[in-house]
Amino acid sequence: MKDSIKNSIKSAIEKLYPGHKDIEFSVDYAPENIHADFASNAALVLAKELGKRPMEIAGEIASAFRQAQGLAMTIETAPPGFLNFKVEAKQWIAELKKILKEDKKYGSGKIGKGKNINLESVSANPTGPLTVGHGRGAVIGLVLSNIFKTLGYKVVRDYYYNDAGLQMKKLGQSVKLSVKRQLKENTADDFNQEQIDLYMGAYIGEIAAQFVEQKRPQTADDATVKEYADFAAEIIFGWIKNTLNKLGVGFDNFVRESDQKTKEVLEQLEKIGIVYEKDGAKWLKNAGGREDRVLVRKTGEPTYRLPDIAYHLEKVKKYDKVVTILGADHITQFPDISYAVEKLGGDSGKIWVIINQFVTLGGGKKMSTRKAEYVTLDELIAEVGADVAKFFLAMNSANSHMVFDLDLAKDTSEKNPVYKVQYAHARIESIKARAGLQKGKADMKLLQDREEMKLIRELAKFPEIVGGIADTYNVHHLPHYLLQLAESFHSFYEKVRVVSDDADLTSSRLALVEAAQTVFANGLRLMGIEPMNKM
RNA sequence: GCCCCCAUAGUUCAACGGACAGAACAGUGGCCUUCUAAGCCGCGGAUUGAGGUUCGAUUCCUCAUGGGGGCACCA
Repeated sequence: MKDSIKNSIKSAIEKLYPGHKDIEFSVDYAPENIHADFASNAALVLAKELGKRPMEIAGEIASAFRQAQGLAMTIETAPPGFLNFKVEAKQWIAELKKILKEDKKYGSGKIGKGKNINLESVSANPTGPLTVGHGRGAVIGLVLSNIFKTLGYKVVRDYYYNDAGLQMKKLGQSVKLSVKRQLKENTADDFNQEQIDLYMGAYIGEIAAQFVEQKRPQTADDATVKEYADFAAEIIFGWIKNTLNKLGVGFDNFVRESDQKTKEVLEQLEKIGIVYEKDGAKWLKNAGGREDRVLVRKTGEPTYRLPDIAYHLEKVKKYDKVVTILGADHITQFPDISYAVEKLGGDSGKIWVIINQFVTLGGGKKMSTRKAEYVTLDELIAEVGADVAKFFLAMNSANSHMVFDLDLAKDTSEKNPVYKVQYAHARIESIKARAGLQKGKADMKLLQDREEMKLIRELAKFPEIVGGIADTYNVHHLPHYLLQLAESFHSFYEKVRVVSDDADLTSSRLALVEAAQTVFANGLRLMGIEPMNKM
């Protein structure tokens, strides 16, 4: 509906001021206190260009509008130069009918048809259990994936991990040390400087115990660090997949860093002359004021950058869109990767990086897998359930910090926002049951109440919310919208009785709340949450 | 020292440069003989500070203050 208004304004501008037909302006929902449905700032932005008074322009556009036929809406001007539109009831009724007709498909679309999109998220190395911080990325990825799918895109989900680097070595060393302790060997020599940075979580002990149980080593030196690392990684990956499973987050590919075609990419980079050698290492010659970075260490092993460049280059060639969801600690690496991809002939414009800021623990402590200061995603799910966890983790804008307090989450889980949404869905189910076999003639024209129209207007926003998230990647708009809709519904529920003696009116209102139920269900499913019929 | 995020109500979070800044939780006062009170209707309570751009700034720019993250031949 917004779009049709926008187009109408556009054609009015084209007629009145042909030189400015490409001007950018907005059409938005009018604030509550304004007696209108939509508002536009078109006259205000034109005023600057034309050097005329905004109200004058607004008046001209308004009268052009009134002359046009068949636009089921009225238009008014308001100082300092807003154009306010009031859409006729029949337009809203038409939208309501559309919801009922499209049902489960309401909110879906075809703009992604024929396009494929790669979505990388989580990508945690198998060095420890997933934390609530990883959960944030997982949920953002889940919702985005669902939204792109509903808009017709083919979505491929990747989990990219480092299977051979220094972190894995540390994992192996950590387990070995723990095994040593369990075998009561002398570990005094292990506490040198290098080892201080090992993983310290209790889970290391569990893995070591399993190792001792299964492999029965005489001494800890019976296995190599790599063997310890591989053993641990396999167990940890099992945990990770299990945790993701609980959230309903699945992946199409688990991509290994060591599988990337680093040799070819390095050769190409050298060929175009943006690699040089210094101190026995190979460096990427960066641009744009950024520091040069090491691609290949003097030991001959590549740093993470080289495989990551190769990985993204391949994705950019294969997909129409490449979305990478990363934690804030990876924030610096991306400009380098984009730069290299571009230099190698890849379209780095296809890459969209979502940096989700850190989750902080209640007491101001940050989450750290290495220092074993974290709340695991499993703990969160165990405490509040997967649905609440998902809603919770999706509610904040990705680039704002999130303070997480598990105790608070437990406390508030019973009055969690998600229940407000679920409750609305369940209440409608109950209304339907109550109405039973009552059969009247549903005539939407009977829906003239202020509250009824308000609810329809709120429902009609849904497709725009979904489409908007695909454009802006602002996943948090979805839970906020559902919450707002739930408020509108509950308010409606208190004021308007659906099931009454008037059979026709009952049927009409029943259709309205069924439409609302559809939007709740579609919205919740996009978040990976199954709607509840009973609470 | 340099770079990137962030700063909104007691707390946790919203708000394409738009018209009186919205919720939730906490506090407080009401509402169950009628479709589920996990709800509804009230009340109190906020844009860190100083400049600037603009018809209009929570939003953009500069500076200050305060948090977080980075600045590795770790990922």
